[in-house]
Amino acid sequence: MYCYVILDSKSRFLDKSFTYHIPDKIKNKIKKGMRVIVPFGKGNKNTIAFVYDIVENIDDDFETKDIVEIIDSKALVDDELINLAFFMNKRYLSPLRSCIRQVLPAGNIKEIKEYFYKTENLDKNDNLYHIFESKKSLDDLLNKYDINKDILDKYKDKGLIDSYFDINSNQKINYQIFVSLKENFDDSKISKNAKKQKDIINYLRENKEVEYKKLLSKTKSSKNSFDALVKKNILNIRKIEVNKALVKDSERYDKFILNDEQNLAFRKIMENPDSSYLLKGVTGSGKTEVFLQVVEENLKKGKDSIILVPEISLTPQTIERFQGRFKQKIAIMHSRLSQKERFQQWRMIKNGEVKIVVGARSAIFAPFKNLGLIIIDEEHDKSYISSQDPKFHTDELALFRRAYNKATLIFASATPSIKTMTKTLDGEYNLLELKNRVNGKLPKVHIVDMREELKNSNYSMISSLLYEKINEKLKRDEQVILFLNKIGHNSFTFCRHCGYVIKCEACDVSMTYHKNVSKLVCHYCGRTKNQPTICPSCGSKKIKEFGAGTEKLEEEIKELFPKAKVIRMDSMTAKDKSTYNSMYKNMKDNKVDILIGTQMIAKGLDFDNVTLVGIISADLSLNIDDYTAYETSFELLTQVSGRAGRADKKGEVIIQTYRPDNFVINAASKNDYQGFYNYEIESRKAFEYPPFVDLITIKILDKSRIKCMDISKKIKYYLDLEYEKDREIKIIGPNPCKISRINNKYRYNIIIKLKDEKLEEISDFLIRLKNYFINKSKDTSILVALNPSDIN
DNA sequence: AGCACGCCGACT
DNA sequence: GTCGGCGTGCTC
Repeated sequence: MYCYVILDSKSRFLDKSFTYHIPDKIKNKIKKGMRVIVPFGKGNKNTIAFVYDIVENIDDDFETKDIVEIIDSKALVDDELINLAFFMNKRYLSPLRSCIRQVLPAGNIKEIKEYFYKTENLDKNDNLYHIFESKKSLDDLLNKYDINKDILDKYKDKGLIDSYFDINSNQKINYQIFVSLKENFDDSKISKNAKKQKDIINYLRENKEVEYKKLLSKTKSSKNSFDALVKKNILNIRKIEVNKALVKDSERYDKFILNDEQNLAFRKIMENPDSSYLLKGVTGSGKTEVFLQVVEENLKKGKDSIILVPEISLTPQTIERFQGRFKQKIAIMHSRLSQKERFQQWRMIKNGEVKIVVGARSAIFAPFKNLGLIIIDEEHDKSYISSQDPKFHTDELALFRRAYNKATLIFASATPSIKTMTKTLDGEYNLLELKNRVNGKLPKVHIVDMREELKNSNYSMISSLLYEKINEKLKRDEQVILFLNKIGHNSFTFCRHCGYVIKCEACDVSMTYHKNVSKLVCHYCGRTKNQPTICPSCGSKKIKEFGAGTEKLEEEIKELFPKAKVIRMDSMTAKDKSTYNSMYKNMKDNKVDILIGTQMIAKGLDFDNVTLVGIISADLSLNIDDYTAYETSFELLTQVSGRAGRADKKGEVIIQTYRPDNFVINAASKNDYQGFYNYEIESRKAFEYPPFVDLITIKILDKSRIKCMDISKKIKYYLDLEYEKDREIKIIGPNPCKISRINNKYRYNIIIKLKDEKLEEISDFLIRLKNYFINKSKDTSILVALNPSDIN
């Protein structure tokens, strides 16, 4: 017998399957999903590996080594999730290890320990009773108590003891490593040839303390030279912990009686739970109550539920409702939990201690054994497409798990994505509609032509109508939300004399002025610069900011409405969860009159007292050069508008635009989803974009532009060789990415358009091609994605 | 990533 | 010669 394993190693060169022989004595103990120790490399170093498959025979011609031993006595993950990992590997062309990692419990796989404890079957007179009275880790049992694995297995088989997984409570979280020189170091031992080591020392002399990765890249040196210096006792190393998070209790949330529409949707789902649904409901139509009742039914059947929300920012209020309703423990899964916390949530789910998980896209991997329901709320949201490896689409994984478990799958949105709507019209999902708001009123929408404002000499960001309306609402003590899709003070700084634009030194983008830190900031790499007073190119003093962001808007508003309490919510001000939560609470408690925000506030925030929403510039997202620009804009405008008038007060929306005739803006203002869909689907068809074709993007990144271009051309050459004659496959590029350089790495892309039945054929070829180039050129990154949310 | 191999310049 | 640095290639 042989098994296929993935090594626990970070190197991308080892990101592939290895085959080991299973010695007879562990043959009947080893299972898929367990960790094992294997001899690896020339020194046969003992390495942790994950078994993803077991086979009787292999026909490969390489020699196989024997597995040393099994680490776990039961599988960390079951077949469903292992299969899901391979599904991702194949479909999204993502590195195999990243796919396996995704379905494994979070955190360092080495830190996961198996703990043994007694069951009620263990007799008090058993001579091992005292040992298992309290839980013991496998390590301790083997080393301190001198109990061998055979005894453990025997006891376990008889049901006298059981085990579970945990990680060390003193487990270390993420570290950033800072390096400096020791005070009285002795550099006499450094040979004259060690140029790199001297570079490092000199760099540290100038910069005192430097972050490890930065140090290596700045001095262009390798880990080799660094390690040599550590050995010679020259460097000080300081580690700093990053990130933290928490979970809390919530108030009772009582059950509502469903209205007719809600009830119809609910009944249809319950009639046929083994299928998929699209619940299309206008904002404020009470989708959440339908979810809650479906989950309740699912709980009655003893089944588990996964509820997905687009952003971490939405989890607190969703959790509040589910916890408030069901009065039971609910697991949370999202990216801002620490490794330890994530592991604890994973363990609760795995051990069956919870039946409900609420979370962002990664919660789709919740290791439930009896999954009965998956809900994807705000289904259209881009965050359901992962932009890191594995670059999965949550809807596709949900379909996979739904089919495997014969579960119910519900997509929900006021503005379904083109993809989901098309599948619904094709009959793949059943359509359920909630056409009316619970309180019966949709907001009234006004479109303001900003060109007219300019003609009337109003140069501010606020039109006269918006100004009037804000005043009116403030007088009535109602709340206002202003939406602007751009953070910072200004979009860029440029010279009125020569046209010079301040750009980031490491990226091909202009820098944004942030007044609170009075610096220019690059939103791609985080570098900052002082705002110059004279133009670095021509020396003119006419260098100034241009365009406006949320920070500038906040200033204008404070000037226009000095008495109003204003807060600004964007990725700069609401960086961590606690500030976000306090802003949310202040808004809810009516301590804020005007909320200014970006994308962040478009998603499902419900404030009963908000009666006016102002969209400062509806055009911004329309101009993005991406085939999804119209779809995203329509969603955004509709969602933001939906923030107005959620309770019994009537809401109003003001959309400011320079393009009042634009189709998307008009459709959004009339809440005309169908009109929008019909228009957009035609254009996707005409220009051959998803859902009519699949796009595979290949991004090539390298510090040298020449090398980047060279490798890109070679990849294109091989692709052409294979597919040039195939009329179902189009290969575009290589072209420089729209942002042609980020963090000093040049970026090229190749885009492949293909009919989806060709995907399988091309993906095998692409994986081989990618591996070939990765092994050939170590400093080049090659990133492949299927239908990414951002093709640039 | 970790390790061996082999090339190269600098020093005995 | 010979030693250490450093680039390259391989790992079931």
